[in-house]
Order: sequence, then C-alpha cells, then structure tokens
Amino acid sequence: MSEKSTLADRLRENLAEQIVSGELRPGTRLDEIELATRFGMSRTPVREAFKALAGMGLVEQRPHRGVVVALPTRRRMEEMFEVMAEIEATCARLAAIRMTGPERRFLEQAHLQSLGIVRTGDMQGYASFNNDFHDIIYRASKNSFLEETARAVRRRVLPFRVSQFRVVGRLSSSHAEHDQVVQAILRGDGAAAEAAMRAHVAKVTVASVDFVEEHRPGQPLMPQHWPDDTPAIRQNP
Amino acid sequence: MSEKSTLADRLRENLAEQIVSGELRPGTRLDEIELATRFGMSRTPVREAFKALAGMGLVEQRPHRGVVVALPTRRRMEEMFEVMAEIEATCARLAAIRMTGPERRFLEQAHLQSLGIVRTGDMQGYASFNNDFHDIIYRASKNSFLEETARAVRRRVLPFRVSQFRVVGRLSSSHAEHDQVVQAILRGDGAAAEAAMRAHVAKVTVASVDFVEEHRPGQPLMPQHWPDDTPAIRQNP
DNA sequence: GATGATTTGTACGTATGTATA
DNA sequence: ATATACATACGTACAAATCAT
Repeated sequence: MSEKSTLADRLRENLAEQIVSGELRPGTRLDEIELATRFGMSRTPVREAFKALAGMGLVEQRPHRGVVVALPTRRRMEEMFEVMAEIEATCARLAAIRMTGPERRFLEQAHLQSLGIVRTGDMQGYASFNNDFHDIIYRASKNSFLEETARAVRRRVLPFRVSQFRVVGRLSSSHAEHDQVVQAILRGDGAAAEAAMRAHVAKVTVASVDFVEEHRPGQPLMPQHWPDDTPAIRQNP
Repeated sequence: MSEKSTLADRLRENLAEQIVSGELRPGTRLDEIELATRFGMSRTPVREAFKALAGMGLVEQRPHRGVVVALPTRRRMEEMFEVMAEIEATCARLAAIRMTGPERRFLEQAHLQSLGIVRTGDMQGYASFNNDFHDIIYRASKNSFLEETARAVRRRVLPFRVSQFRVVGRLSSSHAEHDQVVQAILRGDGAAAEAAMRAHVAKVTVASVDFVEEHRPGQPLMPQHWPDDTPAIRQNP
C-alpha cells in the first residue's frame, strides 16, 4: 500500500493530471470550497495544492481572485511550442550520441511496432505510443534534469495538443517524421537527429495552435474570467 | 504604493531571493515556526510559500519532515549546468537571428564597457554585469517563454556559481568568451553564437562544480539532514 | 522498542478584499 | 456610487506523524 503522502500533494497530482489530460480545460476557474467539499477535505490542503500548481505554471493565481487553469495567448502558445521543439531537439542530439547498443535496438523496435498502430488508424493508441516515444528519447539524453525539464514543458503544452492526431493523414506523417529521428539516432548523427526532431515538433505546433485557436473559449485572446488586463502573478518570472 | 500581493507571495519572493543569492545555503533546513515568528505571520502563509518554492524546484519537501533548500548531488549539478548551457546556447542562436540593429549595437556597447570592469578586477561588479549580459541575450531570443525558462533554470543553478569569478584569471577569460558570443551575434551567425555560448557556460560548469564540491557540507554527497535515502517528493517529476 | 517532545498536516473561524446589484 | 454578497487570505486549534530519549 503505497497510499501515502499528504492530502495537498495528492490533490496536486490529481489536478495536474486533469489539467494535462484536458479534463480541466484551460481558462476553467478552480473553486477552493467546491474542490474541498468534492474531495472531502478542508480548504487548507486545496490552497496548498494551488500554490504548488502555480509554481509549476499549470494554473495562474491572482490575489483575492482565485485560480484558473493556465490559458496562454496564441503568441505565448507558439513560444511554448518553440521551446518544446528546442528542448526535444537537444534530447534527440544527446540521445544520438549517448545511447547504448541495446537502447538503440529497443527504440528501433518500438518505432517499427508503431507502424502497426498507424495502419489500424487507432488515434488513441498512437497518441499513447507517441508519448512513450518522446519519453524514450528524453531518457536517452542521459540527463535526468533535462528529462524533467522536457516533461515539465510538455505538461504545460499537452493541454493544447490533445487532438493533434485528428487531422487527416497526421498519423502517417508523424510516423514518417519519427522515422527521420530514429534513423539519425541509429547512425549516431546528432546534428541530423536534432534537426529532424525540431522539424517534427514544429509540425505539431502548426496543427495544434490552429486547432486551439478555432476552439478558444471567448472571443478575445484573453481568458474571459479576467476581464481587465491586470497582469497575473507569474511565479516563474 | 505597490505594496500589494499576499504575505505568502512576498515571503516566497523573499526566500527565493535569499536562496539564489546564497544567503540561504543549499541544505539549510527551513523552519515553519521560526520563519512565521521572524516575519510576524502565522504558519499558514509560510506553508503556502514552501509549496510554491517546491513547485519551482528551489526547495525540497518531504511529508512530515519539513523543507530544505535544494542540494543536488554532484551528478545532478553537472546535469543542471548542461541544461543551462543548452538553453543559453539556444537563446544565443535565436538572438543572432532575431535581434534588431539597435539591439545589436546596445549589446556591443555593454560588452565593450565591461572591459573596463575587467581591467579594475572588480569581481562583484563583473558578476553583476554578467547577469545583465545573459539577461540581454535571453530577451533577445524574442521568446518570453524561453526567457522565463532560462531564468528559472538559472535560478536553480545560481546558488552554486556564486564564487566563480574568484578563480584567478576567470574575469578576463570570461570576457574573451563573451566576445566570441557577441561577435557571432553581431554578424548574425546563429550556429557560431550557439557554439560559443555553449562553450562559455561549459567553462563555468567546471569552475563551479569543483568549487562546490570542495565546500560541500557533510561528508557524503547527500544532505546531512536526510540521513536515510528515502526519495524526496519531486514536484516536477 | 516504547514514550514524550517537537514539528508537520488538517480543520475551521474570522477578517479583508473583490465582484455584483 | 454604495451596499451587499461572496471568495479568498490569514490565524488559531487540534490531530497525526516524526524524532529524541
């Protein structure tokens, strides 16, 4: 029974999961009292979970005005994807240099198997594999801090790419892009792996940003819950 | 009067500043009650500040065991510096491509002026300029999210490079490395700027890691306050 | 290994600031 | 514009876990 830790920490993980999975849409207001009653706890651990989430950038908090799930502007989303691309490209370059023989064979194996998923057109399944694929490359960088940084950025970007594989033909082109990355890594070509990964993430950017813009809640590019332009408290300034 | 915000937020900023400046040494235990009495507040805002700091990775928190200023292992420090190098290198490449004419002239100007500081041997002054120099390049990437990411990583690394300029001759060699970066940026050579910046940060790594290792508190490479090897709760896993 | 002291985690009440009529 | 309603921020009390003996 590894049911340990504190209420605040468990709630934080729970909310983070819901935000990343898209269950809690960006812009959604999080109510202390409602969450406290819903999860059967007092408001204290809820507030502590909020602070931790704000520190991670998953929510934005303004004094006396509550907490909303982070809803970046279009400009900022593009910036986030650019950072994602650069970090993943770095991971790919280091992976190409540092992976061991068995690790390379494992990556190739996983990549080959994913072709089966592409053929069935299973978008859900491919999304899951895609997560694994990128995780493998994070780890292959042999730098756990880089790995964590990559995952932290991905967490903040994921809410906005939930549906990227709904775009027609995206599955097979994603696989083709993966192939470029994998081949470069297999032959130990760091520069090529970096370039291929950067190009791959760039494609996701276009698909995702456009998709989100079409479905953006509210007319203006600002969260509808914050009518004025008072800047939010940025805990990672 | 911009004396606003909450007690928890102000305390968070205060502690973050003290951690980054080295006033609060890595491994130092933070006591809820002591801080509360010292700052004239109750434990509640202190605990909320702790959660936010943990979310940023500046402190580590373990259930029922309190909070200590983050004290990475040597391995992890090297990883952090590698990430710092990669992110700063990315900033430099983008800066070389994206800076406007006036911005380039401003960078050149600041760089030239720093030569005066080098000549006087004013380590304090050069450290301050160095911060500005890197900040300029973060901003010049024209990506505010990248800028914030770079600063977030730097915040976590800074406690371990306080004294880098104490090493003899480090001032002028740092200036020479800056020169490589500046010249590459001025001629718009992204690849060269990236390489020069990566090399520059790499040098800081060696100086800093060695310095910290010599002054590391406690014999083993683990914080002396955590005698067992129970893993800390990583809020940015 | 048990017990008391200390510290952290949670509940709840009240005050203060924000939004709404 | 003022007052009222409401959510958040903070303080205090208590419970639970850790540590020191």
